[in-house]
Amino acid sequence: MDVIRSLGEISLGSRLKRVSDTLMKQTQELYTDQNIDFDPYLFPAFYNIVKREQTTNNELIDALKTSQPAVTQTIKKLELRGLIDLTPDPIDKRKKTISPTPTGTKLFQRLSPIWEILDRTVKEFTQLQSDSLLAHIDHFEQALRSGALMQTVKERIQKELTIEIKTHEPSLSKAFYDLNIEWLETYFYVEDFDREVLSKPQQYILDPGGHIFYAIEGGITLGTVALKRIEDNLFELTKMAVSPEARGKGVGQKLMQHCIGFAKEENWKALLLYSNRILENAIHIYRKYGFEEIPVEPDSPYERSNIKMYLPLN
Amino acid sequence: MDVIRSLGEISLGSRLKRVSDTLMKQTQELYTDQNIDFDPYLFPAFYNIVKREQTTNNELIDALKTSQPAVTQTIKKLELRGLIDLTPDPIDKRKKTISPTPTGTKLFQRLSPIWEILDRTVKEFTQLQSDSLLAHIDHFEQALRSGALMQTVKERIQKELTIEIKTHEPSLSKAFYDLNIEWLETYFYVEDFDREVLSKPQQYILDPGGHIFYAIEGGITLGTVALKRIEDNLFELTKMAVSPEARGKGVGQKLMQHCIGFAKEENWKALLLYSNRILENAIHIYRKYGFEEIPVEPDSPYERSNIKMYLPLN
DNA sequence: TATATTTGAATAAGCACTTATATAATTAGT
DNA sequence: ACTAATTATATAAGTGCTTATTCAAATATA
Repeated sequence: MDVIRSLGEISLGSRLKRVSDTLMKQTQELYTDQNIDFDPYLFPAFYNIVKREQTTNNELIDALKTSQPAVTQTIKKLELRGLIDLTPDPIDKRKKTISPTPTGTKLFQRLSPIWEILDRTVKEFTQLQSDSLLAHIDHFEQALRSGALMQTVKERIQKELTIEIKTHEPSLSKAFYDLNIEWLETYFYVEDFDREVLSKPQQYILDPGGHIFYAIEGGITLGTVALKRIEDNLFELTKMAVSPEARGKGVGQKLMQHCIGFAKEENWKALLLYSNRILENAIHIYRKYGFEEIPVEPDSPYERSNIKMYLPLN
Repeated sequence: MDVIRSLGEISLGSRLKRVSDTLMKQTQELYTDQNIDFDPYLFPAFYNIVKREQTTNNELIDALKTSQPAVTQTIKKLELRGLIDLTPDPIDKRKKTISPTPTGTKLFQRLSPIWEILDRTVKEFTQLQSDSLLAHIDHFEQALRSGALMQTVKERIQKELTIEIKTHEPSLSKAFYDLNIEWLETYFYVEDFDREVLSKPQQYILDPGGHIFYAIEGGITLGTVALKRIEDNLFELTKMAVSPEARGKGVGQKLMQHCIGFAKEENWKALLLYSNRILENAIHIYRKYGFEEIPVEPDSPYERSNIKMYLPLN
């Protein structure tokens, strides 16, 4: 009998485990890197629970194809992390209903775009023209060990998911108009003068010494804000608008932070803004950043405003 | 942002681990089935140790691409099973030299043909025309879960590795000749009369009332033996030969067992045989099966023999 | 030459699974 | 209707890995 030569397929079990371990570890590192408190091995269970909105232990056992204790242990960990709720079934007291908590749903939303990138990148890196599973595993392990895969993932997260602040340029005028019109239509109404101002930012904001900033993620403009000159070192924060799809991602806060930082660098005395008390969330955020309510002057320039706020700087 | 649809690649880590676990478990069951005391997860280390004949801890860490404690723990288990020897390095007292024990080498030889089949079958079952790793994994997991893979492995082991004993038929005459000539050339010399007898088994063995048996594995004739009629219920065990490639696999013993069983069923009085004292191993086996030395008659028919043995039956 | 650093191996503790078993609550069988 | 069987979940113990740490021997450095 011939001496065995390669036997690559025999050690497939060990190989698969090794690759799995490496992938899990690198994904864990990715989460840590992104300041997200999550474990890759929780993914299948967590994903199923959030997707189904409400599920049972048995459904999970079936979906994950693992043992019952594995599911019990995993959901226990998810519960400890406050990501899911376990409520006893009122009819059958043995059963438990599993559903995501608001925290869980929020984390899911935060993770989703990262998962999408991870998924897409892994798909790309695991594409290989070969009919041998072992060749595929070799190829994938190489991509993992070299760090090429996770580097690409990180680059893409950086590029696609990092909100960066840009200053005005003509090509962004349309976004400035669209975002603000959408905002006005949602919360108030659009008047002709609004259209006039928003369509001519150069004339109404910039030429008088003001500034416009944009929050951009992966080439998409998610929000905008303007700083209108009142005096040489007193500016009004205005025309803040965030696209509906991007709300809840902290875009407004990013713009606010940028404005305050900018104002401090310019050594301005203070910022002020006009708003309306019905916009509770917005006002809450203004307060969070230090704005304090001051009386609205009788000859307020804005009909829609019923609150004026002031942030002294330096 | 679009809701995530499939995300198959994200759970690749969990999938790979699951497939690995299933494969390991099924391989473990295969070993148990074959009455072999071995663990699949020991394979990579064990294979490397036997192949290199002599290794160090560090070489293994490098080859297996696992952590140092994993290697230490694995070799400890291999040592406990008596498959390897750990001898301290005389020069550098920190080091240990790892080498297979005779038991280990023997087990390796026993496992090799099974590994070859396992390897070949896994290779077959994992062949798929697709450029997606996930599709390959799906396909492989299906083969595992359905049990198709291991069933094929078992069938092949049954077919290829089971030594079966066949009685003479004309198509086997060439094997009878070749095996015996090879044996004579190795241990003695070939005379014209040998060629005459061996090329005409029908005339010299069967027609006088004798029998010829063959040990066949996977279509290959590994050994042969003849029972020559002396009296109606006294037969001589002769012309036993095992092919060089098959030595050490117990082929001779299988043939011997068959002859003794056959003789008992035929209600023969006894078996006898002639041999030569230089064939120590052979004589040891004859004794093991109950043959006892008796005086050689002065007119012995065989020039090459200097020992005669006798096995009374029933 | 005495001390610090490096190296090879072992040990400890933890992790995510596994199987086996226990503990309830529910349903079925006579 | 009452016991037996089934079902849902939890717990215990074991397994093969991991990282962190320990220990001892060998080598480098001053």
